[in-house]
Amino acid sequence: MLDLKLIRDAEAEVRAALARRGVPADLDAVLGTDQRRRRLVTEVETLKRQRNAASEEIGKLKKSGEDTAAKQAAVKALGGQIAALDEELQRADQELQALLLTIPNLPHKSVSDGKGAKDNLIVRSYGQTRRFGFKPKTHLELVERLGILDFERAARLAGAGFPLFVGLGAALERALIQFMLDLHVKQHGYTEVSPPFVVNSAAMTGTGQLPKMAADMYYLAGDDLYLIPTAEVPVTNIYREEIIQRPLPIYLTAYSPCFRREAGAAGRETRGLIRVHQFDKVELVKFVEPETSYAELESLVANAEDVLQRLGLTYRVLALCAADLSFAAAKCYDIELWAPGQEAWLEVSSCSNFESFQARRAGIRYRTKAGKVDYVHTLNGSGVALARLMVAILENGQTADGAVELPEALAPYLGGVRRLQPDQNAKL
RNA sequence: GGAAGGGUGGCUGAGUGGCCGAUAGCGCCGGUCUUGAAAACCGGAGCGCCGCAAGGCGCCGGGGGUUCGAAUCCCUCCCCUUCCGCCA
Repeated sequence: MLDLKLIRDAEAEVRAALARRGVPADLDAVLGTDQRRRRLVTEVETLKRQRNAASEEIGKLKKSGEDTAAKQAAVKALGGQIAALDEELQRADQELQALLLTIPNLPHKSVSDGKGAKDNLIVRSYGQTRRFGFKPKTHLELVERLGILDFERAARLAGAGFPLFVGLGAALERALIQFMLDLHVKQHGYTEVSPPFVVNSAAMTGTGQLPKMAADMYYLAGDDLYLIPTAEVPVTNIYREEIIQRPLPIYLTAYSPCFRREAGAAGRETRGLIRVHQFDKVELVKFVEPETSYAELESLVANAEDVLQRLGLTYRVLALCAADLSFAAAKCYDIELWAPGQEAWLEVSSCSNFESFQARRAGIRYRTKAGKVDYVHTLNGSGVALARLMVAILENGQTADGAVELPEALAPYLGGVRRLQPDQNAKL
């Protein structure tokens, strides 16, 4: 949510910044409703002031035993007016709030212009795109021969898009999670949390998934709860409606499964692990002081990159252009892994600075050194997402005979297993 | 799911219809003292909104009601604790 005062005081700048996103935002409605609301506030508060003064007087008169019936009747009439105005004010408040919730964040000045994903800038690359002496297989072909993933039986359970890992496939999934959590906790200074995987609508609104993304989320109607699309939601909302007392910055990391309906995405990349309804992810979340948030974004990206470097994978980092930024982000870097079987770059991390956008929605504040209360800046990034990470590991590590050499860094987490062999995995 | 008790400022905890935004203690900030710190003493300090300002309005889990007036009374929802039931 944008600062309403900023919209009022710097309307032209706000309009210009929003225009860079290339989507319309109804500032006129915001400003009009705001004006109406403020007029009502002034009006109703004048009346309330009168009522308070009169009530106090009645109290005093009663104490000295005087008759106050006439005065009471007059104040009661005032009360009626106040109630009517209050109702109108409440409506204006709700309207204004609803409007503000639909306005996206402003792109940071360092974010480039552009019309879409094609205009994102490659800011750096790591590793070489490996050349094979044979035609590299896709992860679909590999998992089939390795027997580490059972799509057919998985569909029986929940339909397409819900993977069922088997044997070393499941172990590899678990090893990756633990490897990443350990790295972030022991090397990067994050505190591990394990949050609820369902949240209420207030939490979803706080981080910006609601109201816009409602159709993309799994909703539990019986309990009015949502399955989380990312651990960002529960972890960021840990401090919802708080003035944080601990010193900033606060770094949290969490593993969680992520649930996404991917409404409207059917038919696109629906085979295999590239786009699924449920995947595992280790998430990084930061709560920081505003002055430091852009430096914190750089180190957040570095933390995510460290995962990939230690796994010996080839990746590139993109700085998203203004038009490709997600709703809540002011700046965002995507990290993409090279998948030789797909011959494609796969997004495995999205690291964003939301500035005070989420904090304002969620009411997450801190006390400045001067003792003032202000909104924190929140950041988060995947560190990293697993289904696609596994695709890259499989496709990059494959050998001519259909085996897969696993990254050395995972060996301690896999009981020393260094290689997946065709037709040797546990069977269902 | 059932029963009982409870949700007050960063924390603990008073307050049961009229200067209560709220007593007190701890913690916090500033000062005195000290080489420095601690202790002691003095002082300060909640959050939001409207307003150029003076000032005002609102907030005691959320919402609604009664009343001239509600932290205090009533209704409702949510949450926490304990006991019972069920159960990984």
